[in-house]
Amino acid sequence: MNSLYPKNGRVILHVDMNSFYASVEMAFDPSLKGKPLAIAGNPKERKGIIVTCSYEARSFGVKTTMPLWEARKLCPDLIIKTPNFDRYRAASRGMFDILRQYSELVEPVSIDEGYIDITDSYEKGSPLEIASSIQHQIKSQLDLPCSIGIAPNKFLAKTASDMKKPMGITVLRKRDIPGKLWPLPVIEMHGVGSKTAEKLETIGVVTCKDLATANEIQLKSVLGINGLRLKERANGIDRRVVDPDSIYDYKSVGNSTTLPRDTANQSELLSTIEKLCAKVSQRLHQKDVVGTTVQIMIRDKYRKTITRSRKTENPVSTKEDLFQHARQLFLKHWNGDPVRLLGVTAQDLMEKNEATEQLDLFSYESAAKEEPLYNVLSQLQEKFGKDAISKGVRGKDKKPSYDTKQDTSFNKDFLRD
DNA sequence: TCTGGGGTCCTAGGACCC
DNA sequence: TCTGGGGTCCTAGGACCC
Repeated sequence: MNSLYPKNGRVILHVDMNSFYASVEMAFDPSLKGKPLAIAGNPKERKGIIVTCSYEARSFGVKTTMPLWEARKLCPDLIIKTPNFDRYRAASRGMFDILRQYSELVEPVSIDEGYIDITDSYEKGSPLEIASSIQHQIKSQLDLPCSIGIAPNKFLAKTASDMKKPMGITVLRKRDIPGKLWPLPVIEMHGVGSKTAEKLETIGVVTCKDLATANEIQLKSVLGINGLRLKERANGIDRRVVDPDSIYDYKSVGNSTTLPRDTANQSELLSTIEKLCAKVSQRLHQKDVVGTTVQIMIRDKYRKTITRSRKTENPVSTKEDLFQHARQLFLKHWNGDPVRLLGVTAQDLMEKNEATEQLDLFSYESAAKEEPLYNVLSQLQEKFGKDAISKGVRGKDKKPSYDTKQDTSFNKDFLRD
């Protein structure tokens, strides 16, 4: 046993790609390096906000979600590129492939960050050596910078990776908490946004130390159960495990779009909803899942947003089925005002074959209509167990049905071709 | 002509059942 | 004759993150 590894403790890395989209563009076109670069949507379609920007752009005050015109005012020489998601996905796969060379326990969190549990990877080196090796490999093979946090749990690893950017490696042990975590303003904590920070301030909590030592009755009264969890985190406690399968556990699949201009033209709105349903349907098929709840989202010019959803009798996944529900929801709940944004989401997902079994089950039920209820129920329970009737129970050993088979040959040369 | 689009998790009220 | 309590499901909205 290597003494660097605490008994019963874990060693978790959090790898965070630095200004990912901008860095991928720079790897693809090195002449962009060293220049203020921003990735942003098309302002003509009212989508002109900064998605990511390079460190050079940040030094002018350019920030994520800033409207393009404002960014240009701050930095007249800003170079703007529209997002190229295929390129970013390819880079992301390359990055995660490198991570998997160090441990099987890799959990992607988003396109540009993930956790690795390297507790059992000691033959590959010390945690610092592994982190440094990962960082060098991502830089040399993909030409992309990243920051890495090393810690005994996810929260501290995530916090650590944030501390040195770009190309930082930061260790955050339990004993470092009072010195490194507690001085930070509480809003810097992962999980604390502006609303939560405001509420915390009303009970005198401003720094992470305040949170770590806060009165639990007060915490619970302003934030509920979440307050207690945040206090634990501020004390460096986090029991979440690194779960490589979590990305296959889809909870919902949705698409939304901001319209080129606000409109109250019903047929135009319905045709947009139909297109959104087509996108959602395609993605559901790719993932081999179906939904049993359809939700629509309507936003007006004041950005006031409503969502309306409905549980469906049967699982849905085709464009036609999705549209039938989305259309009815829209016609029932739209107040006739001009609309800025529309969205369609499928929720309560389950795997397709599982849904088929449940369909069989429904036909059982109707065939048995004349029989006493207990008879039907006992048939169902015998076949599927008590919980299978109302809920889809996801198999644990599900296999990825996509993505992993795709091209993983991302490297500098691949990017340039 | 200010503020995208993809998600997750949590809360809270009402319906309904026992 | 006037009102308990526990539990689950459904729906809507809010907070947060990248």
